[in-house]
Amino acid sequence: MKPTTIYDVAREAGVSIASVSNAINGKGKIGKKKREEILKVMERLNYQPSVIASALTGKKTYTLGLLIPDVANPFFAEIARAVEDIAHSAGYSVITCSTDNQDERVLAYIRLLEQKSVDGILIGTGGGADILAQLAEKPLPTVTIAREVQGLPVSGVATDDFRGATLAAAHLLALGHRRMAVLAEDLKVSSSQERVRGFRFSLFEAGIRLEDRDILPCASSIEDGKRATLELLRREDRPTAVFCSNELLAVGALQAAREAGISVPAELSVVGYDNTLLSTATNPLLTTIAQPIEQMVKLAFELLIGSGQESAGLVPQRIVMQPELVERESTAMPGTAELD
Amino acid sequence: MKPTTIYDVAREAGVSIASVSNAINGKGKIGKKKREEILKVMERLNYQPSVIASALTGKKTYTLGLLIPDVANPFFAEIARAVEDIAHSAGYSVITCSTDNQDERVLAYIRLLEQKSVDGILIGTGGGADILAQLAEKPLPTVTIAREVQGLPVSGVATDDFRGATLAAAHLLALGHRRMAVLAEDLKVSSSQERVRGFRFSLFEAGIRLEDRDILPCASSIEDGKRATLELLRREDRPTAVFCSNELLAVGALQAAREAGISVPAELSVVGYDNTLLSTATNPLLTTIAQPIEQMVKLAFELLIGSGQESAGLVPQRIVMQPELVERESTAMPGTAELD
DNA sequence: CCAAAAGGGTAAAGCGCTTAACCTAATATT
DNA sequence: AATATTAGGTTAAGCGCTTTACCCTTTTGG
Repeated sequence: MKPTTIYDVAREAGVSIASVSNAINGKGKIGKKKREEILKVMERLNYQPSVIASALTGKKTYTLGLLIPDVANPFFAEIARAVEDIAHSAGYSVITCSTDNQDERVLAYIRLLEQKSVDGILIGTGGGADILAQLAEKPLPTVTIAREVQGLPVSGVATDDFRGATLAAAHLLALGHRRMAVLAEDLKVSSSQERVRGFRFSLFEAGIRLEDRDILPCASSIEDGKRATLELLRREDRPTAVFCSNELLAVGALQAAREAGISVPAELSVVGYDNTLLSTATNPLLTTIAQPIEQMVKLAFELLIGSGQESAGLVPQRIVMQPELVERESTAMPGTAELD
Repeated sequence: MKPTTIYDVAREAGVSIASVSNAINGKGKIGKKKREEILKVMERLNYQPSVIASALTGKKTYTLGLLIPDVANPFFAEIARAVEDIAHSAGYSVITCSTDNQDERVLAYIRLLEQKSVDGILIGTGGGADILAQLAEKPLPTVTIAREVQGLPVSGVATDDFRGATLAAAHLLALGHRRMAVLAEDLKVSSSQERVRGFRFSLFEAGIRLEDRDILPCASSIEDGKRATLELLRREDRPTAVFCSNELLAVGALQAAREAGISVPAELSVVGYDNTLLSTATNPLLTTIAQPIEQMVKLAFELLIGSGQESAGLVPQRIVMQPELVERESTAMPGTAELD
């Protein structure tokens, strides 16, 4: 009841296993005619080559690791989907690893991926900077996606988070906002830092000073965004706008406003980040900063798979893409009367 | 620059590779003392056993396949996360496969998983019933999750979808609704069928007949839910409530109502299904039917992993869990004046 | 017409690990 | 004291595949 092996095929076709192997891979010495025959036998026997065995022989496993904070977070779910699609179309499969940005988890997963001899790792997770840095030593191709890792000199693709924040700030500034705050997810993650920096910078250029108390560190959840916003709204000089470093937080902000009886965007503008399906589920629809996920993933994949080949040891490449402002309904001039 | 192998460890420790292997796996003949020594050497050499090689020897690959329609769909993203967590805690990793409910994709992925010799497959996808049915023949442990597959006599865990729909119907009925419609995602999927059946049944028992035209087949997307709802709202005798077989559709319904200037829940009640984070992002918050994802996944995993052992060939087990109604804000008595 | 190069195919050596069979020395049994 | 166990280790045979080195026909060119 064992699955068919290359031996079965060879026997049935009356050739050596070497020929079968050659026929499968289309290389080595093999006549066109014989090849057809073998292929036919394979078909008949419903033969499936074992990736395991072929990997052991020093070839690739055609498996990739994807490290992200959490697949249940819509942004990363979208990334996971994009990665899966492009990987699959190239014959790879991907092992998704949700790290929750926790060092131990990152470490455990990296070990695992090593043991499984994946052909490469896509890093979209935060946390474990020092741990991740070790990856540089390993012979494991690595590419970062949507973030950078301090001290990890590998290729990667990201969007310009500083610029994204700048876009958000400009939009809010143009609407006339002066008192603003930012909800910042996990500040250990570079992308989050950049977002804060960019926002602060833009405000600074406009002559507005963003105080430390206006930057609220949050966990990455709706609940936490709500909590932080509620706190913000309780202030005497409450801000007229909040910039959230991701959409979960933005949804939380919306909820908080609603609970506090403060209307968005009339009394409070909120802009999110990532443009996931969440931004399209809220009411009002979220104004947000979009990242070109598909393209990022595509490029990252190419860097990763390509990096095994000629470019091994080449200078790491960092591609940075441009974010875009998607204007929807959650932003307006401060103090605007509600339209409907 | 090759990674350390079992030979390196054996040489360094002055023992045979068999002993190293025994030391690692804690079985076979090996003295306590020698074992410690070997472990120490492994540590020092930073040795990581190759899962590939050990799998080839007939052991397990410690990899699972997860077939779902789409990881980017919040419900399945949550399932994927739960699966990942429990699998990881048991030493397994999982290859997520988004099939979009398309037969070719299902087929391709199954082939792939076979070639990779996964230890088991978790099926949460729709589509490819006939293709999936073949799985029964294979020596590949399979368990369905959150759905059944016609003609696939394998174990599985699901929630009682019929009952879930019944809960929704009872709620709506109790509120006084008479004219209702349902937005049904892909009717090829058993869970969707059951949901429709259950809803229809409850209405029937209450003396209300659900016409075919009141059951709108939809693709699984916000857009499509919106489209269908818009159509519904254009009718003369438009329904006062919609039951959506998933949350994406429910969000679409909400959007449609808003666009049509119909207020929810005052003029239209909508109930969703799945209780994902979407239901908590909308405004009004979605009344919905919740499935116990964590538990389902846990049980499914146990069935899958356990099924390799003693129970091989045993009668397939089907566990069914109970759904719950989560009452939020999107439902109310028909014709109710808005409260705020 | 013969040597040389091609073309087509095969045997066999691994890849890194597990395990059954086997061996040896120490301990238990009568 | 002689034999039977047992504990602790080792050897070697694979697992299913790739690939190198080698061999045997055909062509081909001079």
